[in-house]
Amino acid sequence: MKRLTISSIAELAGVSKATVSRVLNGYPHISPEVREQVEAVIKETGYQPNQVARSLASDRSNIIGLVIPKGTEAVFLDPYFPALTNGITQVSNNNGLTLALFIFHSEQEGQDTIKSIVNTGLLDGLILTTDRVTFDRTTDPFIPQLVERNIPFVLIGRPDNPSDDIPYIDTNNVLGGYIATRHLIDLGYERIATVTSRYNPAGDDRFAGYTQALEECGREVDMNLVAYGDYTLESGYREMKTLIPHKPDAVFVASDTMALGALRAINEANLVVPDDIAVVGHDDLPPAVQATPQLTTVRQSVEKLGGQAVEMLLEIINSKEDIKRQVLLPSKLVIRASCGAKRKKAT
Amino acid sequence: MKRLTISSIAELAGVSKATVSRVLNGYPHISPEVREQVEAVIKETGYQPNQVARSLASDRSNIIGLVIPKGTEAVFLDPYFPALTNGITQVSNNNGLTLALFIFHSEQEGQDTIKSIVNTGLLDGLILTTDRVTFDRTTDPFIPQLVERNIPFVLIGRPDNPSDDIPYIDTNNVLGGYIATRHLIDLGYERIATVTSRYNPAGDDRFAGYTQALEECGREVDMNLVAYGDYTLESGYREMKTLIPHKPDAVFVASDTMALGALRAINEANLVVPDDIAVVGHDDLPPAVQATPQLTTVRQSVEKLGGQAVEMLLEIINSKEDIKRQVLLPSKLVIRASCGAKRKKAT
DNA sequence: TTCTTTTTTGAAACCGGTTTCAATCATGGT
DNA sequence: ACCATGATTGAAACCGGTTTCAAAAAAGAA
Repeated sequence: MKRLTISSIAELAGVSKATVSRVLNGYPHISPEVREQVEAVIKETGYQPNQVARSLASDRSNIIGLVIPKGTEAVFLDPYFPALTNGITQVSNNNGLTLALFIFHSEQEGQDTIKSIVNTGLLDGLILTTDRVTFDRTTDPFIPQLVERNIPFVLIGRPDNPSDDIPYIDTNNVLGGYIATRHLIDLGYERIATVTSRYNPAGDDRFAGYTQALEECGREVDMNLVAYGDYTLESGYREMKTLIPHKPDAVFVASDTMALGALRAINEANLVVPDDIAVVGHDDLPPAVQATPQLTTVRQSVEKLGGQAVEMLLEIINSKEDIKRQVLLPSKLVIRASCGAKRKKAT
Repeated sequence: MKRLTISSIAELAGVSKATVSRVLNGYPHISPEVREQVEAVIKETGYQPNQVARSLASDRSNIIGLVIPKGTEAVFLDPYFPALTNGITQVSNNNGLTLALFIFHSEQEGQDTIKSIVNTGLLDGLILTTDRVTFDRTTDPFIPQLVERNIPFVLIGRPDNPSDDIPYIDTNNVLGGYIATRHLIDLGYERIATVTSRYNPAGDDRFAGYTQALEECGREVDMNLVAYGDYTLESGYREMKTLIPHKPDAVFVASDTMALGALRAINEANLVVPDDIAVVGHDDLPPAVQATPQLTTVRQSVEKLGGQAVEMLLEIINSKEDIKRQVLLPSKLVIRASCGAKRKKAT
């Protein structure tokens, strides 16, 4: 049984290829009888048009690429990327898009692959995730290339050097740091520390929110109470240990995974959460609930982030003009046990 | 600046399209001068052939699909899928393949998408991951369809009803259960329990290995010491709790994630690992090292599993005859603190 | 009724490659 | 010097769709 082509369908239906194509694409000016006839044949034979041929002719592949740099560790020590991917596939599927996944295991591999991706015209557009740990735009050659070649793309995560011509979507990390810290202030904590992350937009912004909350309340940032991790559990553990001697009574940790490490450090120092030190995390990914005590944390809907990125990308692909939007998604505080809010209320 | 095509290159090099195509594809009988000339033009212009056109003409897209069912939770509560994906992308990249990711969020979505994937001829082949929790081949319509339509595919994870015409690759789970249990026996434990998982090949096999080890040593399986979870941390916690009253002195937990739950249950019962109850896990994914005490566990290289799946698939795609191989990868025990081996040795 | 105007349809060009076929050219054998 | 053989190349067909263009048919206007 040879493969069905548009020609076979045309023959079976007694019309031309062109007409079948028109029916397939919902072209308006087709007589009802012909349309019915063609549709009947299609249904009967189970014909589905060849995507590749379609792409070639229409210059649209309906494939978008998801680029994840630094695949080795980061991708699965942190549930962030899986959650993101999940959101992206969901919306992609709904829009009839196929998602091509690019995880790079070395800088060089990334360069080469990206270059060919961009040139071979296989993809309609790209979603770029920024590295959570370090993202130095000056060393990142993709983006200028994409802009120059006019390839539709969307960044997930604010670039460290935002500008109008690069579209991105991110969680409002300043807000996140702010509401977390503000919550701790409102609960009456005095020495509020933070474990954040430096040299990357998310960490910087969360720290900015922390600073803002403190200053708004007339406090100063005590650099003894500020430590920098790299989003790993280990770094959370390590940095919390350096913080403890300075006697914080609360800490805002810029990721749940690091917060898990912090919890361990606090435990090992024979201190109790939240009685001795209150903890607020950021992300609200599954580990937040698995922790003991359960983490009060800032919820960012990572899946929604991914989904909206796809929608943005689609808009860019479909629009003739340059729409390059910058979007920040709000986050909100989820109160659980680790911040002591419930205990305080009880008192 | 209009896009470069093979015709422009041909013109610039003063040869025909056919010749350029031959140079591009490393066809042998080309005179050195012509080859050089064409290559020079290609390098100079930075020309890269259009993938889509290539696919259409050669009936090879160099795109393979990775299908992950049940995207919702499982995908990122367990580092298994991310690790697998990582291994798959690595080998794909090395072979110039693009990976298309399909995560299904509902049964229906899966049906529809698969159907069109298969029919539209976009993909050269498929890698199917089996659901870790339940995988009922009788309700799974993909595989028979794929076999019938002669689409190259490889299963990751033994199907629950293996047969010669379906190629798969899996960890040797029987072996894993065996060496874990055997290790506990050799350390002198008497009442060795297990938390495994039922109604799925991996769980069943690991349990079979457990059984085999015990029986080989003239012991019987005590069903009071057998519990069934679903690979979540919560289920490990819950099932371990039901096991503790039966006074096990050791337990083989069929996944690290469940083992983490088990550790928590043991802790809460004021028992100490490994002094009161020794624990051996399975998988050796990152959480095994993050646990306290660190988990003795069976190492299966999930990344290698993914990588080899790609290689198998490539072989199938490239070979004319039907090679449908079934591969089991060996696993080995990684001894850390939770089994008490070191303590025992010290004694 | 006749002359636009709009629908409806098919033929053919096109998207950018690969591959078949045949022609030309160089080489080796006798 | 002559013929068989193999190397090298280009023209043209082809992959399976979409889209342009023009013609035929139907509808509306005068």
